[in-house]
Amino acid sequence: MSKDQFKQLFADKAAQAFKATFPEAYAATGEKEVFDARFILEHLEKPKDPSMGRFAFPVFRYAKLLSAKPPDIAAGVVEETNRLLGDDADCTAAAVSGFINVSVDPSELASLTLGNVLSRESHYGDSDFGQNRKYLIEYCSANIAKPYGVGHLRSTIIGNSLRRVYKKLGFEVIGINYLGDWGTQFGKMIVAYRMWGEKVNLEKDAVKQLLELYVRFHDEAKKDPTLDEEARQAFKQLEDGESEAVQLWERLKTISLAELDRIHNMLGVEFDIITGESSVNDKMEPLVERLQKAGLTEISRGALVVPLDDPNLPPCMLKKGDGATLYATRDLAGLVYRWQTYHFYESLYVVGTAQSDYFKQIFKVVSMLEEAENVPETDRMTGRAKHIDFGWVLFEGETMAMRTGKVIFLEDVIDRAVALAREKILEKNPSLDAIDATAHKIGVGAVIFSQFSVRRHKAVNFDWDEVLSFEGETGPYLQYTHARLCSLLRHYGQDITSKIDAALLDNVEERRVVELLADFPEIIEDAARTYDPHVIAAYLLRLAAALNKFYQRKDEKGRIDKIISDNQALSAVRMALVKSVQTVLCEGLYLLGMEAPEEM
RNA sequence: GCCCCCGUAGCUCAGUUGGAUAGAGCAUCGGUUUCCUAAACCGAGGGCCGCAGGUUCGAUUCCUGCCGGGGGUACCA
Repeated sequence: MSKDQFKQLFADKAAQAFKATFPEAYAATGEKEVFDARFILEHLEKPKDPSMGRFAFPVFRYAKLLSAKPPDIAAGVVEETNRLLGDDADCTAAAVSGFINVSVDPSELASLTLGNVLSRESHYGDSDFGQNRKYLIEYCSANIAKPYGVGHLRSTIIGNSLRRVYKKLGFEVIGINYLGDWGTQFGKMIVAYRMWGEKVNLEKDAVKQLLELYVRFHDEAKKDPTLDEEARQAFKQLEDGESEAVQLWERLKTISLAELDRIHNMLGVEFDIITGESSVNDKMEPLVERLQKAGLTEISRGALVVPLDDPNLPPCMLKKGDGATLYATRDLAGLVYRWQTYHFYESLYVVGTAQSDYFKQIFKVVSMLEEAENVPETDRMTGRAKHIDFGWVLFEGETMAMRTGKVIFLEDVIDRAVALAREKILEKNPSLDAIDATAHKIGVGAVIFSQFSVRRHKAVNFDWDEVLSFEGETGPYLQYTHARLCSLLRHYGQDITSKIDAALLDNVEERRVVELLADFPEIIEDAARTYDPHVIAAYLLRLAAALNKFYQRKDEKGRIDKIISDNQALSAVRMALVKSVQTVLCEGLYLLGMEAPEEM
């Protein structure tokens, strides 16, 4: 997938060099593929220290095959590779113990990279890999009639970012908010509303009041278990279409949708489709019949289930003893429907790790169904639907649960972050024009970025101090760096051109920034491959740190080496670098779902 | 009991499909601003990479076991 021309060039030459340097061993070996350019290209790695080279290839694995010591192999291959590359090549190899380190001519890399970024602008890093392929991404998936807790933030933020990442790689992406608007929980809400709902004022803070009803229901149900039974009956009434229950449901749904919309506008989160579990109501029965016809179902303890041929998974339940459907029934119906409708390349479910067994069940049922029906290989969706799981958000070491009312509302988090950002602006830059709008971008940015500071799988402890921190490895740090560059560009006032003398970028700070800029396209592919925007977040921190280092570098006399100086040619090339970093920071922040203010 | 995730500096975490001296931020201490935005930069201290085996030329990374934390384990979602 990598299009790095230097890597490709080196891999080709090194492959030839191996064969030329060790002809007998190559002829004798049964493992010819490890001498192919393709193999070498795939096994290139990044040296620990950038000063050792742009990329490296370890040759230890050849020691046994060639009956030679790694340093000798490296030295021999390096000599031949450099000969093949020729004197005026832009990259040169060097043998360091068992490694072949390859350096790329810095000014060549600089003029190529800056030329690329300046000409493609926000499209730098775009790819056509995804052409004619579709991605479905389901995220947020909040439950109707419950407030937006920080627990849903992770799914929403990760999904929103992945949507942008896959679009950048050329896929057609459909972001779906598949709301929890069906199920026994609605039975609970209906019962609670019938009993205590007359006091609820739905005009104001409706969702928080609904939460109180929900919590109260759970409290009372502990004392009086018949309430749970009543809730199940109420849900059955809803599924049977009884008008009183349906009306109540519609009302709760309208309130909740407006609330969700409001929060997502605050966050800048986008969806292509907003739907819900209730939308698959008419698709469940055909699916159940299909599974029955395939001979996969059985009645167990009064319920309709699909036994799975995996000893570690319980059967997948399709219908409860009372005939009502479950989450799995709806998800399966939805998945099959989506496959038929979109023939997606992949379909991602951005849902917490707590449901990983559940998704294994769902995907298992699908593969068993396709197997039983002998679906042609090319028409199978098995392996294309994936659970993108993430660690749970804990608060003070405990899980947050709506049921117990132990919840932090997302809106409160955003409000506090924005207020703090506003304070900070008043303190640092009170003459700023759009203080409120900027404070919003920064506060929201801090909240969003906090979700990317940790790898997906790790459970995160919600920490007010951490989310409200604007220093160090934070969203506002990236935004600040971006704003600083914008300020420089305004100050410079001249056109940025790629007609520059890249050789003037001759100090390590500048070269490091160039190298990082050149890495951006690969970083996006990494994020896509691992389904984790954290990769981009970590990269942007490296880029911003390198930039700030360059920005504040000192000359031999200990004075700040200014970017804009009397030296016109030097200023021009440095400003081309500045413009390139600003472009990549802006685009990177966009991919994370954040805004990049020009002043702050 | 069984299954999944996690265990790295005082704290929060990085560490690319195994690779060259294990890195950041926060916190602590000490520096940098006649100001191209100090929300920044520089420096210092701080590590049996949970424990024990195994595979390998090489293991923080892969495998097995154990310990510790979290989650899941059919009529919730």
